[in-house]
Amino acid sequence: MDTLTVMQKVVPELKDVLERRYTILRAVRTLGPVGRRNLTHELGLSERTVRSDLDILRAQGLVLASSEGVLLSPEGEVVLARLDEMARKLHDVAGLEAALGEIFGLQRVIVVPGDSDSDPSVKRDMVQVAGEYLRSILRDGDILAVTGGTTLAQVAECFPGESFNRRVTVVPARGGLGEDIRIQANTIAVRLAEKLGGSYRLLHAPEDVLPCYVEQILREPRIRDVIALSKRAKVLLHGIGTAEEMARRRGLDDDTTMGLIARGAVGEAFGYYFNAKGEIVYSTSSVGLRLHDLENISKVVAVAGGRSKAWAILAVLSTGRCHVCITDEGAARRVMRLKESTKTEGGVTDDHQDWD
Amino acid sequence: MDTLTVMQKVVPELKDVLERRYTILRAVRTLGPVGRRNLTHELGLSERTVRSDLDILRAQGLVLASSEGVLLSPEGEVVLARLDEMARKLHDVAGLEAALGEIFGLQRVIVVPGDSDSDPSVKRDMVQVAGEYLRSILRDGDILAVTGGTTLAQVAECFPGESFNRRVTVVPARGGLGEDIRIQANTIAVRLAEKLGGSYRLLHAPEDVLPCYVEQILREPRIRDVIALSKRAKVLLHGIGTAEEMARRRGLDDDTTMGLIARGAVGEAFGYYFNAKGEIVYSTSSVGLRLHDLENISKVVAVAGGRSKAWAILAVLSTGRCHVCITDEGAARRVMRLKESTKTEGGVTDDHQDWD
DNA sequence: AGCAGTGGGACATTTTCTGTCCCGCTAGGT
DNA sequence: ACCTAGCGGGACAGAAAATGTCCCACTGCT
Repeated sequence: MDTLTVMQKVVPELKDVLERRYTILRAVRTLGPVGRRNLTHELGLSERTVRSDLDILRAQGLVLASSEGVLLSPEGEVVLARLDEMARKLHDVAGLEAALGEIFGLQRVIVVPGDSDSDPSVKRDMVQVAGEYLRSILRDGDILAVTGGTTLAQVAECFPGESFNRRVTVVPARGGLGEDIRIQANTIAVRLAEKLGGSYRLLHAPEDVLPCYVEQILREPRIRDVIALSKRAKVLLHGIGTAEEMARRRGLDDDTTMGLIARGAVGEAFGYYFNAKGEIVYSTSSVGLRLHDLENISKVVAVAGGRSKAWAILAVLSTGRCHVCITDEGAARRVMRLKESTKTEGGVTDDHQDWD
Repeated sequence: MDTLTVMQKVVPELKDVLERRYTILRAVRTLGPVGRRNLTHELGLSERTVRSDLDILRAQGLVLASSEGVLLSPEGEVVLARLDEMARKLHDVAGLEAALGEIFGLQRVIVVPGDSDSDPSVKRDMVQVAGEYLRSILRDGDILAVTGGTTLAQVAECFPGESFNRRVTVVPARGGLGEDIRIQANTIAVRLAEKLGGSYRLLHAPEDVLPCYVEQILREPRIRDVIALSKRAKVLLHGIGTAEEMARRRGLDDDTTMGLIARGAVGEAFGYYFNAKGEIVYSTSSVGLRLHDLENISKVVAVAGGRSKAWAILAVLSTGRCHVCITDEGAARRVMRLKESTKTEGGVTDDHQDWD
């Protein structure tokens, strides 16, 4: 019986407090020097609670308070790292990582404890470890291709560390999509390039262009160049979306959407819709990286979390095109269960409800 | 950094609660099925506190409540055993045991975490492990000799387990001493024999008889027999007293007491007063086991705890007559410090105050 | 039958926690 | 040089939890 288990048995009240402070510490780590109210708003806790906890953490020397906000002390970082370890052990994410890697033939899997769907702070963790992973693999002169999406946007936003300063070129792998500027591949490329201290290129083209115009657009030199660049990328960082959500975001009409669903589309990545087996069900006549271009990219990194995305992740990983997957525990566990089920009976009944 | 240390950093409030519940659990273990008020009185905590904690522990399935009181559940025993381990690790008592064993050439040392002086529950723990140790070494037909004292009385009182049922003979090693019937060697022998399921003999003689009568008393067949029996004991279980306390308990007059102190007497065991080097300073002209009789006893077991007894324990262990020592952390640590000091400078200045 | 000791209920009181202000300060932008 | 958004910290009333102290019905034992 584990030390932590024993504690929880003897002092069950501990759990709440420990988890709350762990969340606060993680938020402080990610959000750098941050104010009390900002944290409050970010974590959805009450101001007073956050304050009391911060007072205690400060008294314990884990966080430092300055005029620009609180931030982790060196000791706090050590303690937090140990808490991370403990959480990983408690949830056995290492086992999950190994299992997922085995099933989908991945080079590397990183699973963050928790579930982005029920706890927003988990998503911050996930995108931050994605950032750290990027830091660890990018070298001078590398080209990094990125797609759009809320997750990718957050990766760019929360990219950790100050001066990376490797001469990396960031290029969008896809054209523009939807109205929200914050989650465009272009915007993300810019933000990431800033954080990385590298340069970027923009893809001045919409993603969903009518087929007859595609060829014409591809003749544009500035567009052609950027696409050519993205095909030579060393790393592709892409998100994964559920088929429904992406269809909605692309503004597909109801008929097309129904058709997608009917053909079993559950996941989307870089313009392609896949069914649970990883087969292409539909692809946008799109401007940008094509699926077969991935063969020349040495690291295709998927980032997505939240148990609601499990089907989508299952679909995309099943393509066998990804090398690395960064996700969270909630998604990973459900992906595992789905994989088990589809293996034996080819389908799962009613797995769309949200368990706890 | 240890899991427990991390916890204490992040949730410092934990310590109080954890220690309190640990104490309660230990008390429940020792005092068997015990009522709430009884516990309250025993632990010096308020009734409501004990009650709230018990409610939680019961909800956690660690204790069971019946009409005769609360007692540990099987799971509770497991958890408590792990807590014991944790406490031992936290206080590094294993290191203390090894060090003490090395210094005084002991076969076996058992140190219980805590300090009997500041926490009465520690003494209960100590006497209980003493009981367990006894259980583990006594065999059919063995003779067990015991001395008097509050600690020994408690060993008898808290002797763990139901039916031991080994045919052990318990004999008092010393005659009567003082007025308090509960701490007489005779009484203790009876209680222990009951708990062990063995038989006992009584020594109907006072300990502090005038020298001229000693010989006469020793001619009494029933006394002579019992003493002869104690000399053939396999195990001698004895307490250790401070010189002052024992002098007072024996009702020695002020002159004698001052003389004892002047000659450096700090510790007492089975009627002998020792200085810090373990040399005999004074011995009562007593009826019972003599020091040289110990040579024929294969296990001489000393039981004493509380930092206030450190000098006394140091003295008695320094005689080299003991094989086993069962004590608590508070005493053990101070004994170590005293030993260090006396080794280098031959004395320690003002070590009688009680540090925390 | 009496009794000592048990757990559980109840309640007023105290202490702690919590939500919500305001305030003075500092840094960064204008 | 000023302005302002955001910072930590102080303050305080109301809510909630912990605490001390009863009483009560029950049970096992003498």
